[in-house]
Amino acid sequence: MSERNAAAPPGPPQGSGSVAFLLAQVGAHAGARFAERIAPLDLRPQHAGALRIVGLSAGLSQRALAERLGVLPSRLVLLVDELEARGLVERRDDPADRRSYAVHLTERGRTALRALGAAAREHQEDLLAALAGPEREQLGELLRRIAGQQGLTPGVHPGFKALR
Amino acid sequence: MSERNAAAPPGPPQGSGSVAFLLAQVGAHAGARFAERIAPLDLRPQHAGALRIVGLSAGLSQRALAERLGVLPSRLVLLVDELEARGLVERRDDPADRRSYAVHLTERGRTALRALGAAAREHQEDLLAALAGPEREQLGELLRRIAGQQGLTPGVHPGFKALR
DNA sequence: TATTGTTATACTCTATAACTATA
DNA sequence: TATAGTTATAGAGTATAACAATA
Repeated sequence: MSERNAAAPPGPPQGSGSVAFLLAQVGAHAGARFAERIAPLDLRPQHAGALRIVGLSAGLSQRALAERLGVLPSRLVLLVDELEARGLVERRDDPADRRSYAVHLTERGRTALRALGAAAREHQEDLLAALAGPEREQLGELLRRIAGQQGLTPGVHPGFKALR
Repeated sequence: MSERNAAAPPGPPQGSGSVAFLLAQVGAHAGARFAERIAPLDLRPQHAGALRIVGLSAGLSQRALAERLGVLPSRLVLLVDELEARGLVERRDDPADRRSYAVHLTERGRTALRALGAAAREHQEDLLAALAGPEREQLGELLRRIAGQQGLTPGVHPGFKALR
């Protein structure tokens, strides 16, 4: 089946055959498979992102966390609620400002973070099974160039806000 | 800032630095930017996908369309409703089976499809601005290999079902 | 009895904005 | 007056299942 519109002018392939479409397609697949992979841990990708930031920068306020993750403060409250309910993070009082909390990992949170790291490695191994080692590095290099030029923040998944 | 979990065993980078994460991140960005790009046409990516299939295979039933697009029949009804309200497709009676409709492009639908093709080309040009021509082909080749090995259907965006 | 298209319903996720307590 | 956190509400999108017409 041809992917090309009959009336299309010359140029790169369009529609389903275009590199841009492939990126969106494979990227969405990667995200969905990762979500499935960590579902047994009772976590979703947003939780994983929040846990990772808390692990890297212990004691951030919720507002700072929300900014780093690119989510609304009201959304972050729920995320932290869910992580706290699972015993993975704790809110500690900030003695310097009684309005704000400092979010820290618990011991179980550190364990969960290690499990997430293992899941991420397995996920990548499965996702890139078609590529040899040097090809994976090459792909990473091309993607990093795109991400940089497009102004994407390292480590921040943009979510799906504008798709609706 | 290190991306690596301190306790992680040797292997590929994880978390925000991994190729799998980059794929999900750049892919989501690509999808969001395409959605913005076609918003002035009063269309969303799902509409574009449906229009493309109808353009390639005129006269499909709604059920066949839903299967090709990987959406539920009840969802497809709304999509076709919206496309029909914009005058881009029409439901024609199927003389062979009075239960089903044959979905066809209108003249305005063909015009919209051409506009979508132009938008897709501009989108790709912007998205891949960091890469030279041969690098774009290389990226496409790597992505096609992944898509094929992962069993993705060409031209079908998997959506975001499993991310919730 | 099965199938096409449709509608009704409920559920999830997100966004907006209002509210409190502190600063 | 502004800010951190929270809560309430409403909106959009999706899925489930029930339904009417036809096969």
